[in-house]
Amino acid sequence: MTEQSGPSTQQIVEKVWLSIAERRLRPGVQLKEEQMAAIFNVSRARIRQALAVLERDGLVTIVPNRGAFVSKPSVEEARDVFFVRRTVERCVVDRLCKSVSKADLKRLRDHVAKERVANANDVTTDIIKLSGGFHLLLAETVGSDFLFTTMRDLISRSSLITAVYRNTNRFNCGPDEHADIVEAIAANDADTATRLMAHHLEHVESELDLSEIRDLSHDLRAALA
Amino acid sequence: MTEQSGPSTQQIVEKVWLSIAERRLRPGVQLKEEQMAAIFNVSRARIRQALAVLERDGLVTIVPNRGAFVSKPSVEEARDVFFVRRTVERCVVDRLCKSVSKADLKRLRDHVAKERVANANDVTTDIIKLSGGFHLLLAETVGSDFLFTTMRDLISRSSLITAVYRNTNRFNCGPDEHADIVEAIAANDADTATRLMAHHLEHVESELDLSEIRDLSHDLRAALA
DNA sequence: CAGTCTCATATTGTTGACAATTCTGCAATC
DNA sequence: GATTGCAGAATTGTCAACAATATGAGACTG
Repeated sequence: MTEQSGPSTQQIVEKVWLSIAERRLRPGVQLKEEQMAAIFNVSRARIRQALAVLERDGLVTIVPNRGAFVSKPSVEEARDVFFVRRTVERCVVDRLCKSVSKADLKRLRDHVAKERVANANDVTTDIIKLSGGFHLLLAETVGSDFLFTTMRDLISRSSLITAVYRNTNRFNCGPDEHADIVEAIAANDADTATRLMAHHLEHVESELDLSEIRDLSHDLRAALA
Repeated sequence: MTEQSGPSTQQIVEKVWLSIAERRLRPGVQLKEEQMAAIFNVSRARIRQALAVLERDGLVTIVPNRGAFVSKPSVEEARDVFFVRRTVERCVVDRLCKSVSKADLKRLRDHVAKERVANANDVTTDIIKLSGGFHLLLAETVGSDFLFTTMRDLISRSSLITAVYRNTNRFNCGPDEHADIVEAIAANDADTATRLMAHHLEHVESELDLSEIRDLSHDLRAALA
């Protein structure tokens, strides 16, 4: 009842992140500090911190003296993120094949199982969280802090990109492809695992509409501004 | 004379970064907000922002209710950073070989020339800035925002690691190896370029004392604390 | 003498108010 | 009628004071 000190910075970040990933917050929308402070029932300072984190994650763009806006990733940026993901995640999977413990495998399989449940019950929120979480869990399992942080950034940006450019109705990252990757890792088959990962990422990217056409109106406005 | 609003956040970040890279600020030292506010003649709020950025770059560690301290990267973290660098920078160089313009090459060669000057005149500050800057320039030339940001983080951490674990008196990243890499890129020889880059990074890492022994005292103190 | 508890001090975290900047609507002018 | 200039409103940026928390010294006790 007496929520003395509202949600933490991290909680605010996650709520905003989810709102963006669920397309409830559209790119270009301004996130006014006072307004958000009222919504979350916290001071503006904490909102500012949350916005700074969201900017670091690439989800919002902060313009000095103007405010924070939900980012509009360009097609180029979208391709860029997926290019880096192909490189990094291939490296992640390769390293995992060489040093994966039974406990690690159990965690991975449990995660995929959760994904299956979420997909079966069609719980959008869970599907979004878990499909990104799988790739994050892979990076975490490697044990490299830096790789984990990098993947965190990539996944955040991917979520935004997916929200903006998703073409099909289905959500990306079906659990089946994830399961196959896990089993390839379990078999220490680096070759198959990296191939499956590359294929999986191509599949996800192919479900996006990254034709340059969509950007024309945007570019027009940018050119005239 | 009337410095109305002191240095910007970014300027403060750079000064602290350089102080750490030059070993004038040792790992473990606490960066007290009020003290820094007095030094830079700005308010604590701006110092807090700068510290947040430095934490994101991995140079300082913020402990809630305790304060900000210059990070002490562990041997494991150091190896981790160089592992990721090997992967990422190989990718950078490979991509550059496929799409490098004459203007790009000129920028790269100019940069190497500056490095030579700094080395010849033994200007430590410039040597540190430029040697990291070369790798950053490579990433920037690729044209991938994400890759650039990632390299920025990696270089920041590498600077700290070098400051902590450097064994030799010489500074790393001699301009000669950089020049060789540039020429391989100019020749569009991806094979040689990636090989040279890998060799260069191994060389830099080999000049560090990453034997596990050094950590014993550290662990001891940590254990007793 | 060792250990523990308490209190003073120093440092961070937060809040609210104020200053600077930008946007918007309206009116005056060409 | 369109454009420019201006004033008011709204929003962000900054600051200084206050509250919460951790540290360390010193006294007290077993």
